[in-house]
Amino acid sequence: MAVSVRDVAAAASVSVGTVSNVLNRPAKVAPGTVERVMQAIEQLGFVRNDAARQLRAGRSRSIGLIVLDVRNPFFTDIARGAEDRAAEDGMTVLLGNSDEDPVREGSYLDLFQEQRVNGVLITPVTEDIPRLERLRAGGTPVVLVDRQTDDDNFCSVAVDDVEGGHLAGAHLTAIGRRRLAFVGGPPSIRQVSDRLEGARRAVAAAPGVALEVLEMTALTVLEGRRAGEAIAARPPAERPDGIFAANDLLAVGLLQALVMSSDLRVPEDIALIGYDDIDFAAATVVPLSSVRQPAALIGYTAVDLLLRELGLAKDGDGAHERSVLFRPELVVRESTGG
Amino acid sequence: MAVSVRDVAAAASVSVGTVSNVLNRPAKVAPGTVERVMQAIEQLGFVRNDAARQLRAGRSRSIGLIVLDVRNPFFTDIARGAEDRAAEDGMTVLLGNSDEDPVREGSYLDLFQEQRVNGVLITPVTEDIPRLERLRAGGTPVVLVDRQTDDDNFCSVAVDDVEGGHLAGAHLTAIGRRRLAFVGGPPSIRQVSDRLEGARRAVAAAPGVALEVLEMTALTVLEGRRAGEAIAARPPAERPDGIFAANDLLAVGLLQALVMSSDLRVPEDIALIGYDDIDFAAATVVPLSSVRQPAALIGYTAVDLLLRELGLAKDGDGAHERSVLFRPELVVRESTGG
DNA sequence: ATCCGTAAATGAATCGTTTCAAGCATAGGG
DNA sequence: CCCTATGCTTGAAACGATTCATTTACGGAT
Repeated sequence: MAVSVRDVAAAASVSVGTVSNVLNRPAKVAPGTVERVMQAIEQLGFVRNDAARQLRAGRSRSIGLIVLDVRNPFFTDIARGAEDRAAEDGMTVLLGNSDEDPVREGSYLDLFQEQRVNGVLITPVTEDIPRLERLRAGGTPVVLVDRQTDDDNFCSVAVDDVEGGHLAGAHLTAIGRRRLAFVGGPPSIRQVSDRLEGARRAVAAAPGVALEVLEMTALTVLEGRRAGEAIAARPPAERPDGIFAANDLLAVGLLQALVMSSDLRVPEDIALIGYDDIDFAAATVVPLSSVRQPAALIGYTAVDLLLRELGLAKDGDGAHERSVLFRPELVVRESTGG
Repeated sequence: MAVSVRDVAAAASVSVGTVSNVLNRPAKVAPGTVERVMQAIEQLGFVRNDAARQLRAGRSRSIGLIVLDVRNPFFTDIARGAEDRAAEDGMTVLLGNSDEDPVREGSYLDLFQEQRVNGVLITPVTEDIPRLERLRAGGTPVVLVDRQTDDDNFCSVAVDDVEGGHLAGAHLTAIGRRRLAFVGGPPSIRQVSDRLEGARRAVAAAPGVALEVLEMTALTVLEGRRAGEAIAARPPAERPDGIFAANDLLAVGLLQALVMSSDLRVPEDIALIGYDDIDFAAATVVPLSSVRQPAALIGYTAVDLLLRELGLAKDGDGAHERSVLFRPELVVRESTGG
């Protein structure tokens, strides 16, 4: 387990420099020699030591990605897109899961820094930009994912969450709902507050519509179910007739709880709309209306921006966008009347 | 961006050895010195270079995990469990996604080898054990995940898939279904063939029951939908009355397609059962019966086995199990009559 | 016969951390 | 006053791949 270029060199009767050349610039080496070296590599079962490579190079060949929740298909889709783009340039994506916890987020940032990643893609838990600012100042580019920013120092790839929130809110009022509820997560998460802001604007534009806010501790199925149970337990008159969930996971949980309750029908009594349009949204008890975001494309674009920032992109030509903003799209299914 | 221990040493007026000791064995260094060094580190913004560390150590501090599909919640749950256990010993999990493609699987294995991971957890795409054998021979322990093996050389953590298949098959016959269909993926995937085998045994034990096999190209929602459309397109008499899907993703796709078809009801006309019992199974159009596997526990246990194999576990005491086999559990919901 | 250019191969230096044998005080025991 | 034990600190060597300034070899031009 300790076969080094040195051993390969000895076995092929060449110098270590030549072995390295065979590995990295085979064209610069005489065909016969390449052959001999390859044979030695094969025979000895030599495997490059990436640590040594990185040490010499000063940088790794990977990109760090920190998401809020790996269990949310929306984020795994982003990760897939990111991986695809990274692979095009022979890079690897290191996936970190902050679980909406600033401490975990911090330790992934530390880890990535120690690994000397080429850059960090992150959906931050909080507004703790200073930490990221330091990273960037230290020479590691940062791309904010699924999060807009006014800060010119950061690249970002996002979807307009205010517009998305507005789409959802306007849709609920358009189908005649008057007592709306927004079921969200911690407002420290920007996506949550932006979507709420959008919904507020839609409500403000529709006379006689009220908006109540239910603040949950996390954007998960479990929390959604809790919210749903709380709502189902209310006397009918106090229940909302339209619910906008901050993401599909919450919506799925809400749906489970609401459907369980015998005196409640979706969408007749309560219309429900989620956010992200994950694959499963189309397959729920009552197919779920949602606001679609191009997840894989977001990941793909984020890595693309990063590589351009590094000047490494295949077709890198210097100038490039610093921020990309996609637009969300309303997807209507039966949970809001189909 | 080039602050090294050397710079820190200079700033704190100590030797590099002392800086290293402060970092790794602070107890061996005089308190005053620790203080001074820490200050220098803080001031210079020093961050350890992991590549150099690894090079010296000969090994990394990570574990490779290769799963069949990151988009399947079952596997992200496994990953979560694995991460949790790894974190307990200060290790990191590198997540690779083979997408059921032997080529991708191979390149992740290469990557992990170059990174000198401490071990590899893998749910192999094929029966290409030789490749893994070589890895193991090279000193990298391998733990097969969600896959049994007779091979004494490998540790493994699995759930009895034959028993699981039998549970599903027996359940369908028990509720009176006679024309069963098994919707699976490529039979090269062991889980698929084992579950089918279990179903076959259940069918063999029930007189007058037929079992048809639909072989899809992948275990995804999309393929499930394709299968469902094909079945819905048949004349009613030729349709199965009970379907066992090799995993929940397929089942979700099947459900979408079947429900779409107006002359078909689930479970009345066709009962459907999936496998894995992912979170979403309880929230589908018709809540999905499934065979539950303890995903997070599988991941947790796999890393635990690996660490013991390495003799690194916190409470490592030498002897340990080489294989762990969990038992699957039948979860009945409305898609098979509730 | 001499010189030049090109192609191929060489091997010492380098990256940043950890380790470890050796050095240096200082304190305590005899 | 010497000797040893103890506690801290030192600095060179090592890990393995890559780089680059040199060297070597050889065919062709003069």
